[in-house]
Amino acid sequence: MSTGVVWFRKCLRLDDNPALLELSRDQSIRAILPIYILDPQVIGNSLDNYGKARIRFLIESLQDLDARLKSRFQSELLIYQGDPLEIFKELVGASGSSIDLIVSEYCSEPHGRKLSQAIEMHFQRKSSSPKVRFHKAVHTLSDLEDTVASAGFKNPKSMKDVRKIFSDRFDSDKEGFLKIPSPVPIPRKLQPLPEKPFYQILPDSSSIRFQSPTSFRDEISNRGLLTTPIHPSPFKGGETEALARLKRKVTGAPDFVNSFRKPKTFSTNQPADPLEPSTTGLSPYLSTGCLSVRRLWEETQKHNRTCEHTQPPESLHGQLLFREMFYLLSRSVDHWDNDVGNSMCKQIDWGDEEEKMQAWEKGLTGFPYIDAMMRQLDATGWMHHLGRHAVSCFLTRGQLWQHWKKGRDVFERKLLDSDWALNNANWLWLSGVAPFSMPYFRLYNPCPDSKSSLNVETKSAQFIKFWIPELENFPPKYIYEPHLAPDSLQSNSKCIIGRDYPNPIVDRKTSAAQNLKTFKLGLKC
DNA sequence: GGATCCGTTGTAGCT
DNA sequence: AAGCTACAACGGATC
Repeated sequence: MSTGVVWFRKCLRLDDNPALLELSRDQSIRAILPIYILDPQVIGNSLDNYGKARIRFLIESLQDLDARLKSRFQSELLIYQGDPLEIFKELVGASGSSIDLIVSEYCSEPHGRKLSQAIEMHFQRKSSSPKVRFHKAVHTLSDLEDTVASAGFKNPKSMKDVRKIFSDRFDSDKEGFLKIPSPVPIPRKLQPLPEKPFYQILPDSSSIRFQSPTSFRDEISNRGLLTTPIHPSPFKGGETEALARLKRKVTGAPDFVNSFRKPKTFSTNQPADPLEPSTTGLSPYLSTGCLSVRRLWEETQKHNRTCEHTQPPESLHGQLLFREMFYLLSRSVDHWDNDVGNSMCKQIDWGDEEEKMQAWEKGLTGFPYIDAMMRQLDATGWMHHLGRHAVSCFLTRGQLWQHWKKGRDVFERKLLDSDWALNNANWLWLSGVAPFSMPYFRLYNPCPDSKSSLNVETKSAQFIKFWIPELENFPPKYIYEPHLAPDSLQSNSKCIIGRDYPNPIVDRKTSAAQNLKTFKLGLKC
């Protein structure tokens, strides 16, 4: 009996999944193994590359995919832990050569590309081996390999450059619409699992394991990694939730989409619920592949076609074009995640102070604005984009002078929408070491609004108090710089600065001036 | 080849 | 209270 394997890598979904669709339509394939692999090289040896919120999101996503496979197709998701190549070798062996085809998606990360290549190479050798097919990029708007290889491609550094790269792909009749491959539908039916459960292999080597999503979840839970979050997360993992959010925030919200301007969604426009993002909140679903970026592009485009709308870079499409730009760079620039060997990264002699890193990560810098957002990140795995700008500027060239890679690692571990290409790009940008248009003297003020904050409860004061309950009774006037409040006010507010909440870790004005000077000097060397 | 322009989203201070 | 202006002053692209 002819069996096919569909390996879900960066697409934890049924919608717009060309590999899955192709397999389902292949008449010669009688049984299908839908698998997901937990690769220690990605997740760490005991999932330690993932923060708790991120682990929870992943588990929910896997359980949802499993549930969808069960309810629609009487199939299910099989989870393996270990090196993917070893797992495929074992699977093919155990199947008695009944596996004819392995399909999956292209991955642009160095590790993913190396893996794809190793698997292709391995199964090329024997004629009895299964065919291996990696579908073209479905995680981006364009095919990265094609775009990077196209004539005249140059590393894009601005939105203008991106437009140039795609200049031949814009709709001629309607200016400004990038033509992208249409998303493909969910398969109507799917071949069942093979009758013989050979896939439940447990080879002698303990480095490979098979599990169902439920037993995986139970194991993580038993290890204490699946605790109930302090605050209910607005994000539940999985395609079901992704499609519901897409409908709520995009498809069913034409005005929101057509008037979307990223800078306007920050601080001034916070929703009443401090846990619900003011943007679409779809990024975690894009990074795990619960949602297709092309589906999002298309839904946005439908609204844009009907009436006046905002334009890139501020519009929703603009945000997706930036994503594309960063993905392209991550593919075309070697050592994208490093300063050494990265042609786009300037070398700066960053400091190395563990206490500063700790204070930043734990939300104990004494800057409530920064601390609130870092605590939000830890508790929920999410932070507004401009908040990310503020805290990363603060950690690097702004105030603390720590290496961008250390901040990058914290984000990578904790963010639900962690994405290797984008996370590195944002840190390169915000720390000022990449040649993006970022005048180096432009700093984000960690105490915005300090002068104009009136004696009323502002939205951002509410936000800070939500995440820093120590400051609950502080008047908004001192909310950004509580150490400036008179002693009597501090004791009245039941929060003595230096005892109940830290004093500022640095003097923001002197450190900013000093860092600006050092940065300028560093650039000259 | 020198001048000029511009860059996803700054800040402070004024009205 | 949103919107203006002055400020800071890089570096790559463009003409």
